[in-house]
Amino acid sequence: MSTPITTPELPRSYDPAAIEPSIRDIWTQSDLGHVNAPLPQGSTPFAVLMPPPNVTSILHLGHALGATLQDVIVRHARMRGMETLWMPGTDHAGIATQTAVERRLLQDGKRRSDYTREAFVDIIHEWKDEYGAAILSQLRELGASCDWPRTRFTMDPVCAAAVREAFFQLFDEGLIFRGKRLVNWDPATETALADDEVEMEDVKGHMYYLRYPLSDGSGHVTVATTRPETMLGDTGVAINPEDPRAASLKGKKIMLPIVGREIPIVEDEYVIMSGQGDDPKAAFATGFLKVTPAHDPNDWEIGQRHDLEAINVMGPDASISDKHGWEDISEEARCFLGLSREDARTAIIEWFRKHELLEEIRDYDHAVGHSYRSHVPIEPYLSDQWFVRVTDDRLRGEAMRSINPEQYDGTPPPRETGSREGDGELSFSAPRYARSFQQWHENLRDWCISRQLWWGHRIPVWSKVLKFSEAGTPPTDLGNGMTDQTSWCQAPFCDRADDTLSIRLQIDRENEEVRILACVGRDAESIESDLEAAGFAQDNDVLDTWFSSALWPISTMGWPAPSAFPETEGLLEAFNPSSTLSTAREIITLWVSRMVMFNRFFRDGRLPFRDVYIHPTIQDGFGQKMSKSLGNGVDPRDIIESHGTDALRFIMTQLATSTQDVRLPLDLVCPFTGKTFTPEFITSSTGHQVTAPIQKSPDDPNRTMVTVYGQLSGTATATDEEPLARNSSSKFDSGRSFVNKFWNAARFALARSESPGTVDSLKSLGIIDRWMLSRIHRARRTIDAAIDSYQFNTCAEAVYDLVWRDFCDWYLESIKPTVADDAAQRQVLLTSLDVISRLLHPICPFVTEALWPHVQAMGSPGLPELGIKPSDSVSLASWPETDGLHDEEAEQQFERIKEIVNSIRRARADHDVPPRTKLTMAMPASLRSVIDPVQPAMLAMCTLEKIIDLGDEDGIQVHVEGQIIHLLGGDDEVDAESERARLQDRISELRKSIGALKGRLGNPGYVEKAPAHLVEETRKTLEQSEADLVTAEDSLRKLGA
RNA sequence: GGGCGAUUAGCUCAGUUGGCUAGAGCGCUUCGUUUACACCGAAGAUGUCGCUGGUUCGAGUCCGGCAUCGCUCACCA
Repeated sequence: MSTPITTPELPRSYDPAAIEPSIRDIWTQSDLGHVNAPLPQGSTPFAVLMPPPNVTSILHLGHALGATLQDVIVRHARMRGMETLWMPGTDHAGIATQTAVERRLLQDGKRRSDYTREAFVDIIHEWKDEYGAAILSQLRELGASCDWPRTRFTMDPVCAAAVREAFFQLFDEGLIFRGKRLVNWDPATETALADDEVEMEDVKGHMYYLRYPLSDGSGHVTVATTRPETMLGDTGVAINPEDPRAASLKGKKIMLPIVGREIPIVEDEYVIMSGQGDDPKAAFATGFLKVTPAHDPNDWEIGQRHDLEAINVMGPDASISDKHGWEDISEEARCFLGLSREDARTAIIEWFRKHELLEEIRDYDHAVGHSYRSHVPIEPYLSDQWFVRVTDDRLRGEAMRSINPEQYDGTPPPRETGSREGDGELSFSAPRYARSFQQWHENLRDWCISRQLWWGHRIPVWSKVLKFSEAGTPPTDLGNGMTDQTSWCQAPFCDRADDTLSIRLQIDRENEEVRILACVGRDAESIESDLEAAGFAQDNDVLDTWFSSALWPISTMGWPAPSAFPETEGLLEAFNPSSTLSTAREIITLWVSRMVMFNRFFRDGRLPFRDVYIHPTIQDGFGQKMSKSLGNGVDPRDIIESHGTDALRFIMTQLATSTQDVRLPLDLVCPFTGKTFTPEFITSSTGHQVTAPIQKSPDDPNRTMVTVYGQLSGTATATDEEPLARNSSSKFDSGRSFVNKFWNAARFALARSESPGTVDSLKSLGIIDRWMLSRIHRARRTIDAAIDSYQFNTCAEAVYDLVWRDFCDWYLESIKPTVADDAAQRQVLLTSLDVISRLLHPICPFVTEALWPHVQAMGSPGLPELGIKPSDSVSLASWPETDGLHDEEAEQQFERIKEIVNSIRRARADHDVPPRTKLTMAMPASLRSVIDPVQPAMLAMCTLEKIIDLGDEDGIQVHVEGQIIHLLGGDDEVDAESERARLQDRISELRKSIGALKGRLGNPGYVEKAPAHLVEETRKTLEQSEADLVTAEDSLRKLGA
């Protein structure tokens, strides 16, 4: 038969750049990933929930990892025949995007206040369009098989409807409230932040000791503080009741310096006594604590307990101000007005020093909350904000009860009545993350959801403030704050409440005012205009991004009204809950928790997903987290360009272990020469290791280039003369090699599998073919188990070993001499290639898709006992059913063959037999029975002339299974000296191991307690070793030792 | 300070209910380009599995202690 040596249309090496675009087109044309809903009867739904990336900036390798793993899961599920939904989308990321846009505007010297709200939002929209498109295109390049027609953005109408409905329901249920609270305030962006948007940073500061005179002139007390500027708002001084000085100070008052405010001394157990207890603060404490309820959360609590006034002495920008609640300002204090908090601190200290009231200043290191966006210190700030009462059992309790009981520490708070769908069905991989989830909920506080931003979902509440004289005086038992009792109030709308209007009142007794809060549901524009006509105004604030993110699992599927968005009909029923959420660690609290609470609340206890897989964090070469803001993020497209997408995906899969984060040392690609080199690094102003903004070409120091960090940090701009250097990393080399290896194996297999025969029974096949098929079966099982348990590295390893070790190294080498004349073997070869392509596809979709038509064109692959359905695209091909391929006997036989081949190769190398010298192998009958059925393979793999029965020949001795094989026909005499040395080494090695084995078997504990099969195995090994020892000793004797 | 994780070959990392005479990739040494692939093949070297006690017939794996590194929560007296 005249098989061509190579297939001409396939080039000698895999060129991803030339092939990938057309493969993407194939998937686009076939609408791969698009699911039609409602699902047909009898189908099995499977969904992965994609965390929508922020439109702040393009994706980096951390996202590429997440996307790759999700796509592996999704492609695997799809091939297994499930109706598989993976919906793509992006998140508007309120504060993050707004800050990014403001930063860009600032480069042109413009500020937010230079624009109207509408104009500014338009600018952000442009940014969103640009980056949103870039992100989606990155995902496509990665090969993500999403349901593209269903792409969503968190501010799409369907998502806005969900936000509106969710807010309305929560408001109506009393789970959303408005109140004056101390919140985390970011004075740079002038917005409130949630607790988890605050990052603690260590600060080298000072402890200031201030003397506060007693009003009666009988002396002073000394308070310790790190924030002297807040003293303007002090309304008390606290002392521990146990403090011996407390008694004599009872009832006394302080005359607050500068301000001239007379403030009480109160007793509170919260106060640490100087030098006592375990608290490290005790070493710095004086026993007297200045209490500033409006500027410190702990002081706020003390203030509540002792009925102290909260006097806010700052404006929203954290400068000293008497316009936000400070009414008793003195002449002395006026000179501090308008100072920033930093300047005010200096000025106050100077005042105390001048008046000899400054006792001491000591160095003090402590952690201070900073905004995770603007990175300025957070100001605890008293303001009116909106909150979700997540501490309510209907939210927090449901989240806690959803945890898989095996992963819960203790028992969750009980439900009042019985159990419910969703209870205990949420599992984390790795399980330890369930603990973080649990602990987060145990310490939960109400969630501040209002943001003083322009970019986001606006709060759907209209309000109007009325004096008691207009509205009526509220019954005294209603107290201060929010109430749903509206009957006493004579304001318009108070008697109106229906499916789209919910009224709450916020009572302010001090000012004798009531704020009427009217929450409007969706599709009720007429009510909105009625309200506005009556003088109500919509709240200016927008919602925390995570409010809409929390609804992502259901809003994208059309909740609450799929009929209003017909393309979403049937999705909720089929895909809520979804199967898996794959996300990063830091998102567990910000997002996972809130999705669970909301999904369960709005969907009768149903979970948003059942499994949460936490993937590793990608770090740079210095162990720093890869991030957009740090500027060390690598665009996956750089790697796609340097190594190909499959190589990137393969390495990402291989890196995903359950414990380790991933370090990726980076290289640069010189734009002039294409050469990869290690860049120079510098320490940035934030103390991080980053690439120097400008790098020299490794070949020509006169030519320079700009790095991504240079570009992002604004310190360098790429030009034609000084172009941008793309990133790369040698970490991906082995992935590229792997893909190329498979490509060439396929080329070879295709060239050898013309006119494949029909196989009637697997038993009619030879050992080599049966072995290959059994290995395929094993790999398939390993891959399935690995993906099902999110052990992606195991999956990658199984695929690698199957392709490279089993298929290339052994199978292809073994069949070379026979395949041309064996039609059945050609069928096995072709079918193996078909099945391996399927198994490899989820990880390496491009190369497998590129080869697929060539495989199918060779005939119709197939074997008895093997379930594979034909398909035009491997992405839609069935996942192989391989159970019938399992062949224990063939595997064992082939293992023996491999061992014999290895021994012969080793012996040839040891004896320096030239690689092309063909030897004659003389072997005993017992081994011939193993080798004879595969003689052609044996001759080829060991470069042998022929195989004969063992006689009295001399020659190179090979010891296998306690037997001797002789290799004849080497040109040179065997070097007796080195042969002796080799044998002696071998003998001492064997003696050592025999000693160990005998010791083990001589131990009664082992023989009695260890599993029988292990003891049996040990005995066999011992027997074998002893036989090997005898052979080796014999040989040594013959050499005449 | 609380919690979690890591420490295995020169480097990056596997090693899932204890059975290991501890693996992979890269790198290194030697040899090999007529015959799929040099993004290749063959052969080889390299480890007191952080330290220290304990449980066990048996510990890289389980338990206690210590050391170093990382993450996270708390902490503006």
